[in-house]
Amino acid sequence: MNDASAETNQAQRYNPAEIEPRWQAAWDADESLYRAEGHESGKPKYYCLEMLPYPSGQLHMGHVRNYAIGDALARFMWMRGYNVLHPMGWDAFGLPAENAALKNHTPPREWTLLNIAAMRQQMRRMGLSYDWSTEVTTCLPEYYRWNQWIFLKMVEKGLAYRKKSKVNWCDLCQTVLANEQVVGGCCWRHEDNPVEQRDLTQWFLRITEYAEELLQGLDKLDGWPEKVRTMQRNWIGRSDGTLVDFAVVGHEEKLTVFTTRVDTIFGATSVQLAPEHPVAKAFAAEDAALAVQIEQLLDEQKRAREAGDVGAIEKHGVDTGRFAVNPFTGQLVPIWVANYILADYGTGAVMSVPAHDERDFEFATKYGLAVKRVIVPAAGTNSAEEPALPYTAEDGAVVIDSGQWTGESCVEAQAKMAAFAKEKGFGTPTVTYRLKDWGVSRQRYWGTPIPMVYCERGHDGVEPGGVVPLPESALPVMLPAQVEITQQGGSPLGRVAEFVNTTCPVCGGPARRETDTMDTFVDSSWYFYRYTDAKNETAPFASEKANYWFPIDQYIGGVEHAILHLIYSRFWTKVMRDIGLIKNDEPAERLFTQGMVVKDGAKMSKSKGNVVSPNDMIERYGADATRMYALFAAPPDRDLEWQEDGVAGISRFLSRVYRLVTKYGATRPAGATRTADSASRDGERSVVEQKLLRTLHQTFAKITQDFSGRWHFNTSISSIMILVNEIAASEAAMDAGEISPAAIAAVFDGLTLLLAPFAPFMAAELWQQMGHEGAIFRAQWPVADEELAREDEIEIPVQANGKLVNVVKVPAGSDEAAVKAAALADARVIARLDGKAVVKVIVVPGKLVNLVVK
RNA sequence: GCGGAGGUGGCGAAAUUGGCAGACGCACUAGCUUGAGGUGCUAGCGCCGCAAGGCAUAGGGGUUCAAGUCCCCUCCUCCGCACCA
Repeated sequence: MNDASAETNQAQRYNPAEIEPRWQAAWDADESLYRAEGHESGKPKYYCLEMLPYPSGQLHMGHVRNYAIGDALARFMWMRGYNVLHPMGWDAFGLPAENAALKNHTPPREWTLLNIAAMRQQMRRMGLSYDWSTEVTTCLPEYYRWNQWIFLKMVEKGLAYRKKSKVNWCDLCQTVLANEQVVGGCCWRHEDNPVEQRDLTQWFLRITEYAEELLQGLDKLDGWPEKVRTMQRNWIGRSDGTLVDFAVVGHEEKLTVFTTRVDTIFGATSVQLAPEHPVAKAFAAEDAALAVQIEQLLDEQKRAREAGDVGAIEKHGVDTGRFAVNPFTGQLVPIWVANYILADYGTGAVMSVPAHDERDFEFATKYGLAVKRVIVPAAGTNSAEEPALPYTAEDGAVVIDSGQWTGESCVEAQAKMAAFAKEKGFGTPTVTYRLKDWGVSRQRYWGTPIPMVYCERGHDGVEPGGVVPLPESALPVMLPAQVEITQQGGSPLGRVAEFVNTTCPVCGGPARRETDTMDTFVDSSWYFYRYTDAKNETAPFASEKANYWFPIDQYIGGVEHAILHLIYSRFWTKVMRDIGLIKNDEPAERLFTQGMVVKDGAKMSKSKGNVVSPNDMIERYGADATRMYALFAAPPDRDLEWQEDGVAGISRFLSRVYRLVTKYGATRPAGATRTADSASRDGERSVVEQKLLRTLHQTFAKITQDFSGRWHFNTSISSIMILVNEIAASEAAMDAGEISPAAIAAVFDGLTLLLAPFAPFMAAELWQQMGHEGAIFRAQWPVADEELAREDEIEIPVQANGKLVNVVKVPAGSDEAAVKAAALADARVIARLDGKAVVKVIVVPGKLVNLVVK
């Protein structure tokens, strides 16, 4: 084919607009190219996953970056001999489809499927190595029926239930939101729109059942960023404390407060209730004036909540005129209602200890309530006897004026007093969590129908209007195609009579379907399991397949899902494990959160007008240059400032590579094997050849290390640039025959292999042009030859008192004495020392020499 | 307030363990080439200075033969959480 004559010295111009579509067509036609094998492959498995996108119809730069990282990794792992699963899918339910329907009168399904087709095409244009045979689209019944199936399992296990409660309502979305979807009091999709609190009956998933396991599991997820783990810990919000019952004078019901500082209870000078606390309501019922005041407090709290600013609320309270009995002291303390006490945390009632809590102190000062000191620094600490109030220390503090516990350390007193309360029957140690159950009902059309009906007549065990789960055989509950999408409130499905009216699966009588749909975060909680068996029609997936692939080896996506998707999918994994579907406790072994792509210092957004379109970039510079820039411009975990000039720079670099490889790449020794290590060691090597091979093998080592360690692809690419610069500088030597054909072949094969994860189109093209058979992505990743990579002479900086004086060359491996001698003998060093005495010589072999001079 | 990540040239950034600060790239300057639509090549490019040399990693202290890197204090930016009792 390519003998080393005709094609040699015919450099070509790089034209990605011609090369890339040609290869794209070839890859599209070869379905086996990126297909994952089964466990029978015998290779080690590697599950490389990027977060699936919402099919908006347009890839943005954040996607490009995310997928460029995942694609480089997947290709690298393939070349290292792994059986790689690298799938892609669509998080295809959600509100934008309904908004589009309103605007253009396109049915959500059509709109979504068209967008998916467009984005799939864009991904192919980018040259991403997805196994499309495992594609998952969450809005299709083949997928969402398994949402319904799992939901029914959860109903069976008591993990899905209905309750009436305060829920977050976004009037722009016209639906309820989960707590996780409320950001700073506003809707996560409408960041300026405060959510309201509404009392509604909704479906909830009992994520709190797993609160402790979700929390504990974080300690073991050491392949996850600390930031994400911290955010999840905060979100779960475990708090260890004590419940203490206070009797209420003239009232039958007891008042239970939650406190983390039961050791300060002798200092409690009042009890504070949330405006919505049942006892507060009971008092209000007996006292109209009080009722008005409490109503006002509630109002203030609501307004602060909706403004997302509960922290800044001005503390107000009202004295109910009633008293409670502190069970530890037997003393009466007044009961107040206050606007800063939240009904949904702890018990909605707190004991107020002004001396040792900042909020209580502020409140007591304002209303002239008693302040009683009950803790002081432990003896032996340096602090003054009586530090200023409020004094909130816990460690190193002791209890005073607290009966039998006086003198105990706060920590010990806490345990003993909680145990005492329990023994006496007026309290108990307890653990509360900030995490609340996950509200999954959405009053929207474009989502998974909840597979439940309400039996109108009722039957044995079910009241009229009661809930009845559908049997598995009734799945999927299909989303009706013809639905009028309007902006008025209420579930659109409620207006589709054919959908709503059905029969009760138990008694056969008339029944109404649930018309809410599921939160789309349900869809994304388990999609990655479906990839392992995407076409299964009888189960969500075969356990055997999931158990082979899971856990995900590397999950890559944006940090914005740290407490949404990433906590839901951990929960879902645990539920599926408990149902017996899978064996793993956690979905992903390692998680990587890439930084944002910004332009002019701000996140790209339409409103700021700083959006750079991937299509534009690909059209101008090609997919290889666009992807490579996304990896080169910054380390992947940091924000990336998009600079088009930088893409042009990468494009120039690729042109240089293309010119060099097409000019010299076909230079091959007759009959030699065309592999990366084809550089034979026969005969003498010229100095330039040695140097070139040294850089080549150092680059192999460097990039291999980057992939297995820090993922600093920016420096990986810069080291390829250094290699290319050196190849370019050796052009004259190659032309003059000073470098053997074997070495030239090794250099260009090696360079092309190194480029394969970053610039796949170019790598494939050059690989073929050099006469190799088969896909480069199945070729073996080059291994550094230590012998060739070794330097034989190294430069040693010589310092005087830590300042650089000169650099001397010594043979690699020189011992301390030799390095010292070379440094002291150097003419420039002698001149710079100018006769001053060298007091001490510090030699770090292989690193430097420092002369301590007086 | 609590927690996390950061602060290095005109810009994006390098500098795994303390050991030549600024690799690689962008922009810029000069020259050559090409030629008129984003070309290629050579050289220069932290700051001050003609130079020798000096000064530089947010600021200030410290440890060390040696500090961007370790310790203490202060300032700034971004992100997350926030009367959570």
